[in-house]
Amino acid sequence: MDQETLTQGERTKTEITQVAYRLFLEQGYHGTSMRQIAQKSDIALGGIYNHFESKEQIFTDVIVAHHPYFEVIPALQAAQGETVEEFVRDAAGRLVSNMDDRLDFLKLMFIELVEFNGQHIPQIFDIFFPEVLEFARRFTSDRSELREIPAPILVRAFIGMFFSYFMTEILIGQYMPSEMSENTMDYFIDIYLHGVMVN
Amino acid sequence: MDQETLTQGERTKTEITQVAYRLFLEQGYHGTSMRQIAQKSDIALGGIYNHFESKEQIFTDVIVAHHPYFEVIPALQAAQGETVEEFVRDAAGRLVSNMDDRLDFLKLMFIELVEFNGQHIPQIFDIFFPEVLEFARRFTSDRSELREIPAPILVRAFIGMFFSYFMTEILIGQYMPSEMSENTMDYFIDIYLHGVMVN
DNA sequence: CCATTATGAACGAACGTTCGTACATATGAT
DNA sequence: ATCATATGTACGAACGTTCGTTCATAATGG
Repeated sequence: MDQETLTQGERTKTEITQVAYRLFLEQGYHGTSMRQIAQKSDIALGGIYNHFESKEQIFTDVIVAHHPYFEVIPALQAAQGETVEEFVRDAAGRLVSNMDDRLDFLKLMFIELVEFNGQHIPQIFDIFFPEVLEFARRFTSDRSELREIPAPILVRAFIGMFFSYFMTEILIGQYMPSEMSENTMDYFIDIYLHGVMVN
Repeated sequence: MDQETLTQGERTKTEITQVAYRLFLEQGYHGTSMRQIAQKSDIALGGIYNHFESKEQIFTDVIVAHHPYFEVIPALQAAQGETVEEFVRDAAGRLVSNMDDRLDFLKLMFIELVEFNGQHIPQIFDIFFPEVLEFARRFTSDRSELREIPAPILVRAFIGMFFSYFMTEILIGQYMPSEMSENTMDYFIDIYLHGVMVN
């Protein structure tokens, strides 16, 4: 996988994938043309087809193999902590770091849902689901600290914090005073752990 | 506004808007062609331009004037309850009813973000934001029951429950046993109010 | 030297939009 | 009431452009 050992073709393919990835994020799938991909990759239009069968296969490559769902997995795996509270805070901290990647992560999912109606989701979740289940198992292994809430709900609500955080960040982030966002995630975690009400 | 009093043109325009709305939801904006809209509206291709200046204006009409952000507003306005807990549960109950509409609501926002990079968002939020602020004011007016959490965070986290609920519903709903989703929202609200931890 | 990779012209299909035209309906004058 | 006129609405062929893809051919490199 060293830079030196790659063939010309492999380097070109990587370049195309990365260029396409950025263009898809900016314009969506149908909004991006093969000519744009070719131009930004410094390759002739026809040359792309030496490396990919079709435009859709580029997207599949981007969304399934290349990016960034799976960057989340190491963060889930690395999470640790003595108590549930420590564990949750640690996991959350790892997940919000490199926020840019996470926003892209979310946007890629939106593109998939909007333009392909979730048809790649099974392929992705085959890899993703076991990791989430393992995370859930570790998360909820010491039940004594947790209230009587089904484990899937706990995990969904945990994941939901990030959806809500990033989503509101995308939607209303530009309208909010910037210092507002500083420790929003800390508050979210706190609400998740202890709720909004006194006692 | 009576059915009888509408001109032919008004009826046609409404038909086009509704057809376009459904097609955009299914295929996204760039994935939907004017010919598809024409065909499903039982109108000639050129006839559309008697009612709309362009394809993009149809989308603007759909997303700004026609649908379904604003269906949420009455639910926010109607929310009531003596205690914070009652208020939250009542508001949540009103927001999750007619779930199909809400899923569409969310998907339209995704389409906007993916294919227009949020350029209609200001237009929408000019109407939407004051309603949310008013909701936040009523929500947090009795502070004694609430912990020391900034009001915007409280509202963001509240909204976030629905993002997370619908998002996980869209993404993994098909993989989960259906009885699973029954009272998920109740659990979410409970976590929001009291947290996941004992005590 | 032969497989790999790159080129860009070319293809047919599909795109959003415009156009000339025709029919229906409403308006206004007689 | 009748008829001339204006407006509203529908039609579908056609326009110019862009789309994804293919192909013959050339350059490159291991």
